[in-house]
Amino acid sequence: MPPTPSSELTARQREVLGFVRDHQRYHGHPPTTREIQAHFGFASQTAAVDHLRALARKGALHHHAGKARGHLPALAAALRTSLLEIPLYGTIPAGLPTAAEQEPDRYVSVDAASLGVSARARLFALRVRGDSMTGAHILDGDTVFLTPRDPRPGAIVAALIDGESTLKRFLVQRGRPFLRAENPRYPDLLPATELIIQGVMVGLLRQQPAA
Amino acid sequence: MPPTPSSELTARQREVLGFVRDHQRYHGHPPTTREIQAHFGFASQTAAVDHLRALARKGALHHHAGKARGHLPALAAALRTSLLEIPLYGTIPAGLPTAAEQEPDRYVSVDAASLGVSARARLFALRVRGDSMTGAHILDGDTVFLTPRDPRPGAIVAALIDGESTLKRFLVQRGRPFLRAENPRYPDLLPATELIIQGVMVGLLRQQPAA
DNA sequence: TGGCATACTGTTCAAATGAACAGTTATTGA
DNA sequence: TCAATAACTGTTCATTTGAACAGTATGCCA
Repeated sequence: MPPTPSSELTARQREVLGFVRDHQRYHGHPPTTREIQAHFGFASQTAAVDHLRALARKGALHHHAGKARGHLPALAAALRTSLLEIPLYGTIPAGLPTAAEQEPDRYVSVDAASLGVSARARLFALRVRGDSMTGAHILDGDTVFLTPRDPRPGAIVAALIDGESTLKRFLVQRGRPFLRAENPRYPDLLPATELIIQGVMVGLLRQQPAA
Repeated sequence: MPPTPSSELTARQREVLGFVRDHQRYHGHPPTTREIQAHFGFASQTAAVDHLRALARKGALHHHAGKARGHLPALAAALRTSLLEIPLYGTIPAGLPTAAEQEPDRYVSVDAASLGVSARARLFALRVRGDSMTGAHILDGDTVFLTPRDPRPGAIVAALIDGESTLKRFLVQRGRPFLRAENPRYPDLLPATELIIQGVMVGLLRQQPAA
């Protein structure tokens, strides 16, 4: 069941579908039949209606009869439940996960399916600094996604130490939790007082530097 | 300039804004004034209109006068130019970047800013198999994002070899291009006939396996 | 105390929009 | 060669929807 059965569509229908998608993307809502008509220079609005009908019949669009702008791209419909806007906190996310007061630097948009999390997952993102986790293939500059929950041993977590958050592997030895960097040049961190786990890593996004 | 000046909004206005956003997210288009009215149980449609007017005045919404569903969340308006829907091709993307005929497995949604690419960038995604690029911190199961363009030496590229695409580092020695795995267990690849570069890697997305 | 913003009710009107009906022309497959 | 489909033109109508007008009540500020 492909999301867009474009192979079954005619060339003209693909054009119309493309316009509907682009309009949806750019304007935030689908076009009206008359906007489609104007874009393609149809003398009749019915030409647009015919195309929409064909596209809906072939499953490329979802149609809400009688409603204004009722033709939605099937792709957008599939996405609509799953797009996450993940707040990216900067370099000083003190007391982050509970205190929602902290203003995020900006938001990262990723769909839930691609991250393998629920559409209702509450994630936050941190920018990685330093090379302490290169052994786990997490690099300086990477954006890591985390969810606030209790970690299992072996999970990579963001933890609050001395008012600053660091990304480390969470381990337990003889009942005592500690943090380990994935880089032999860094020592293990034994919690002096208490260990505040902000979140468990669920994924990462990297910008590949230009060669 | 925060994307949503929610601090200036009243509690009720935040509620209405939240409904507009949720509706936009879930349905793919903004609600009508009457849908807002119904949701909040207003006896009058004007109550919704008043709220929209206030929200538009405070910059939380963009308003397109006279048009159906003309009230768009300002945040969505900011996002609308930047969300990329990147087709993810499976394990056999033969002849991919030019032939748009190939059906993508599905789409990955990421905003352009987080990937550091233009909003008009045409990207595609591939799933990484194998451990040949672990030296570049690219793991089995990672999703890599690529753009079709000529590579500079040192770039990581998807190249077509024997009808199958592989991810390797593109290098040039004495005027001759070749591909190198980032794993000492793999040999360099010298192109027997010709080297078809499908795309240059611009980023990656990883699902962190549960510990 | 007056003025202003918020948060509404109730009603009416006009524009935006979807949808139907009746055709035409060309292409394709049985 | 008939039937079906695609891709349109031209017209009309009904519904959806935005928008305006005239109010009411409350709280806040100066």
